[in-house]
Amino acid sequence: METGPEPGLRERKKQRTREAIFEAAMELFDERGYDHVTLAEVARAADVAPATVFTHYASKEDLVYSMRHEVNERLRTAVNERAGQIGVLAAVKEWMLGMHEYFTESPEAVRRSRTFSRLLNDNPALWNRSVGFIHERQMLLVELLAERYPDADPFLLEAAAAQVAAATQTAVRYYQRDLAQGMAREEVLARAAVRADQVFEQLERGLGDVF
Amino acid sequence: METGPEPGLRERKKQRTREAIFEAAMELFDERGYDHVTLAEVARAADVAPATVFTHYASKEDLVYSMRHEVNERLRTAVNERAGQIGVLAAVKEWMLGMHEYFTESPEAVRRSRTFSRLLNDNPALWNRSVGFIHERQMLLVELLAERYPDADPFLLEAAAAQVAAATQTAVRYYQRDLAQGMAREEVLARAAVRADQVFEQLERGLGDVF
DNA sequence: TTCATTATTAGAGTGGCTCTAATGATAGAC
DNA sequence: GTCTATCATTAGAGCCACTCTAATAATGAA
Repeated sequence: METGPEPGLRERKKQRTREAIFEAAMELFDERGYDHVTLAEVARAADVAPATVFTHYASKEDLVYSMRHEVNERLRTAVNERAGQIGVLAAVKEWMLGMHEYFTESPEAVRRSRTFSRLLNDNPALWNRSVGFIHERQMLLVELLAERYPDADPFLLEAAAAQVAAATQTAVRYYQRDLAQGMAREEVLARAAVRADQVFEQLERGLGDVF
Repeated sequence: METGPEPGLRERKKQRTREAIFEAAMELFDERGYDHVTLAEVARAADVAPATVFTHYASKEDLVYSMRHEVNERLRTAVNERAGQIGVLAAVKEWMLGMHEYFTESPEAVRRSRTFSRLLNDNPALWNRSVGFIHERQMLLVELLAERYPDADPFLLEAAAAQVAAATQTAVRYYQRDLAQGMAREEVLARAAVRADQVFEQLERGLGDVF
């Protein structure tokens, strides 16, 4: 996104360390499962001290979910870029489909995404942690909605954000399940598009018609 | 609810132990804050071995959130009892208001609920854990909706459940904030009723009109 | 070269949680 | 009342995520 003034050697080394830890962790998690890998092992594989892991990642889970920061930033950008053109809901939908593409845009990306998805699908406890992170996205949505609709009732705005976050998360989970099962990229994206249409129509029109 | 055939002495003692642990924990948490109480201290205060705590509660958090099992059971009952009379959404709304009353039905209940609410409001990390438990309620809602609407698309049904769970959780959070601040019971319930109307209308009619 | 900054490190410690093998109280059969 | 099976509870050892503190060493700026 933003290309600051050439990061120095120190910063580049730091980034390399961070990535080395991430790569080592994902490989080990993929091989033996999240629960059967200790942080000490990750550190050893990445050739750093155990304490160093915590200077880059707040926790073991954070290692798995580290990409969520970028994902959320992209949500913010997607909504702001389209301000004045389309509604927030439509922008969120675009962002979601864009992320699905992004996660499969190269063979390398596909590999990583499959690993990530398989990790979550194999480990319910780990998946449950992801629910906790929905809250971060929900708060971001509150912020984005509040900017666009400053006169809305704060409670209803927060409730709306919660619904959008929950619904998109459900769609993402189905997407990840398809991905984890090894479905072809085109198929995965096609299904995701259909579900996106369905779930955003549900969000816009409400549950009253059906339930 | 269900009064089985007189629990024996052993079962009664077990219950007493369980409650002693809970009471001790809540008192210590209230006094010094969740983070500044160790499980060993809880065990000591309850006069049991540390390991015993884990035979009754799966984790330290579970100690705080233990009532959710009963809350969820009441949701199931509320929906099933009104089957054929009102829709699932309306039943969920009734349940929510009923729970608000239940949590303030006696001075003792009010005291406990305030402690609980204050605990969550004072500790963001602890509050965030509650988000993880939404998922349990969501799965229960999926089950309840699926019974009532067996022909619905599973994905849309799950998305709907996610929205309902998220929206009610938001309402509950506002309720707890009021409670934690020491607002009078009548006022708390009145506000909760207004918000319940608002949020369920939003769920039924969708976000399209406003956002 | 000199000095401040800071990423990394070792090492010691805290505390949640698990596991195993006892212990002791209760329940039911006789 | 006695015997036996069940099971809640226990001590104790141990694992591991995570924290803190005080060094170390590499980088960046003067």
